[in-house]
Amino acid sequence: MTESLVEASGSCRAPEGPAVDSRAIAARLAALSHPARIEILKHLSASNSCCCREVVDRLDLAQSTVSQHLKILVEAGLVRFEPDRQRSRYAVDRAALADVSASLSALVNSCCPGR
Amino acid sequence: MTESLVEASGSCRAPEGPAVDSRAIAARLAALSHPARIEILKHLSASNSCCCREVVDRLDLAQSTVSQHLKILVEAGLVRFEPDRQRSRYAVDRAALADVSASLSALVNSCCPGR
DNA sequence: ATCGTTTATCGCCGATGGACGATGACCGAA
DNA sequence: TTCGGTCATCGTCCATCGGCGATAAACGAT
Repeated sequence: MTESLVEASGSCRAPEGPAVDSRAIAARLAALSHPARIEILKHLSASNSCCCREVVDRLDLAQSTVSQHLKILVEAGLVRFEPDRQRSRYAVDRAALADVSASLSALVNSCCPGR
Repeated sequence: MTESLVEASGSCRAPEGPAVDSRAIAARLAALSHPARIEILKHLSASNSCCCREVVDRLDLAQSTVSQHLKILVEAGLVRFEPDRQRSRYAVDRAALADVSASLSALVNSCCPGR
């Protein structure tokens, strides 16, 4: 859980071998496979504030729960974290998000080789 | 778990409202968020046989475990099932898979509105 | 009818996930 | 300093996941 995402990014292998790296993809999709975290991503991307409290207000989950979800998103590399005074600023890492989407697209395409 | 996927498919809402339907996306991504299931998808798409046994041979997991994963993929709508004699034919539903990918892309795009 | 193969399902169990409240740290304001 | 607000972490609880072996059903072949 500590070194999950630092490997597969630009590995353009031939369709042989480990190809898409199932574990890396699965790990990042797991971070996205919870409704609350999807909601959090949407709120983060729609707002500029992005502190934990604001997300708590909109989501009616306990503060500790939201903090936990944010931590998961940060550890997955999808959200960046920056301490700001007593706040915590969270911001969507759009590049990382795009990368996950691209990875999934690559997987789907590898499942539809000829056509 | 029985009625998870029959709702969100072509809902092209405006960027207001429930937009992307977090629950539906999360549910389908959850089906993809396991290395074994990614592997299974790749094997299914690369082969024509697609019976449970064949997957078991390549994956060194118990037959019951593979059957369970296949069930999850079928229930998520990503794999189609067709009983054939005493076999079970499994095939990737490429359209559904593409749809998931598109949904994720839509989510990512909704996180990058202006640029 | 009997055997072998394939498959789905059923417990069972350990591990993980997700939720919460409580707590303590940190910081700004009064 | 003291108070109020924000946040991360800890511990607990319960549900679900993921793995397995065992079993039974279905079917082809002998």
